[in-house]
Amino acid sequence: MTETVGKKRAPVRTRDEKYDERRTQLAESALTTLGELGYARTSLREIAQHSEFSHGVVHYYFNSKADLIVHCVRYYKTKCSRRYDGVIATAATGEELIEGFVDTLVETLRNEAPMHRLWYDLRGQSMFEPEFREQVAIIDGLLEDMIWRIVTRYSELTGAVPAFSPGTTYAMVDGLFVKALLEHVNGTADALENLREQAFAILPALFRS
Amino acid sequence: MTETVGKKRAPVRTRDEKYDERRTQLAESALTTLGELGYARTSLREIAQHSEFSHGVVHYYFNSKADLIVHCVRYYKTKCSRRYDGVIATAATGEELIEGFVDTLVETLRNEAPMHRLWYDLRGQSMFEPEFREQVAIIDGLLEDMIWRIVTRYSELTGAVPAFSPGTTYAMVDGLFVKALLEHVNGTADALENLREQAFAILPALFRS
DNA sequence: ACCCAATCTTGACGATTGTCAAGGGCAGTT
DNA sequence: AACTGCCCTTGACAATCGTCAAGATTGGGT
Repeated sequence: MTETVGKKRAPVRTRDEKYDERRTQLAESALTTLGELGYARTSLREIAQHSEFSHGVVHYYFNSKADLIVHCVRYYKTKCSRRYDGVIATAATGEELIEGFVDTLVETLRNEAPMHRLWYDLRGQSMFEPEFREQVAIIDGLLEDMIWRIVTRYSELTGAVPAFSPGTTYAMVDGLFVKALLEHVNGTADALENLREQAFAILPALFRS
Repeated sequence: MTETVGKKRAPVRTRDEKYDERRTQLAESALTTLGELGYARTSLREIAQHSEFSHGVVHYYFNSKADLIVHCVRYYKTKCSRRYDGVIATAATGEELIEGFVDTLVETLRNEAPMHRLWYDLRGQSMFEPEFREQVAIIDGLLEDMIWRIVTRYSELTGAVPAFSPGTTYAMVDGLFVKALLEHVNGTADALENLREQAFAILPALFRS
């Protein structure tokens, strides 16, 4: 099916590619709706209504509602966790690395709070619904790896030695982020500054001098 | 059962007391059901079925489903956070305090995981449903205070000075607990030992020598 | 023993949901 | 031009839910 190449030279999008494009197109649309209402309170009809398709299409591209949210969150978090790679590659000093990391962290909290609360919603539901657990573990691993790349890069730049395991380090930073997210969603004005301050306060403590 | 002592004297339970008793009786029953299925997937009928009453009673004692879960979680978490008071009062040394704290933390994870995931469920939903936020903030304050009582007590016993603010400290410990809860619910065998190790590793870092 | 208010049961309503199947329209191929 | 497979729409089904109201039941005060 893929070798239509003979006639049309290069069909810009093959069948599967078009299928995947629609999938992520739907996922991106669903992401905003899910991020606004949460998993339980968002219906597939609501998702379709905020897209340019009808509600049957969702089932054509995703096996179930559970499939949809998992795909959405994993899609976003993969993209999100890569956002720090630039900082890691560019930073020439430890301070610069930390600055860039905290900046990105604060900015994603400011601009994409709905996506993050959706992730924590999914992770929370995975504690009740076994169906979610495998994918949640994968996403969690994504984030843990991202944090650890920051930590090891900082170690390379400054010679400081990580004081805790990757899992412990991630858990602490994540706890901080959750707290900031709760405050920010709550309308607390200085949630962003707080996160910045707290991050700067914590990060040095993650290493042995 | 009440054996109305004498004539009036002291009616062992007044109207309101009896009302409150039934309320917490229902709350305790609902707590196990909610802890098993989560907020979204638990119906009031399911809750009533696991109690000795019919589903109408739930609405007689609670204004809404939201009222019910909030009352349940707050009831449990208040009780749970007081569980550390004994350790704080008894501990004669810093090591003893930490030992007792971590022991209690690990035990509650082992024995009451459903209650804890219900709390995180409620906290997560509060990011989508403003109705929950006020009560969630109160419960969060309860826990932050509890952690801070441990920290200040440790400071008194050892002379070590807390390195972070109450909020930051609570956020880090909570992050650790969430991670352990996820692992434990997931069936990871060494989730409990991990929490113990990680807690012992972290706690000293919360103070300046 | 009687009465009244508190307590509890039962049944129903309106609304919503995930899921699926049947069918229409369109593109590319023969 | 006819056909075929893909994409999408529409409509429906079966189940479930929170909420409420009307009525039965109970128990304590008189």
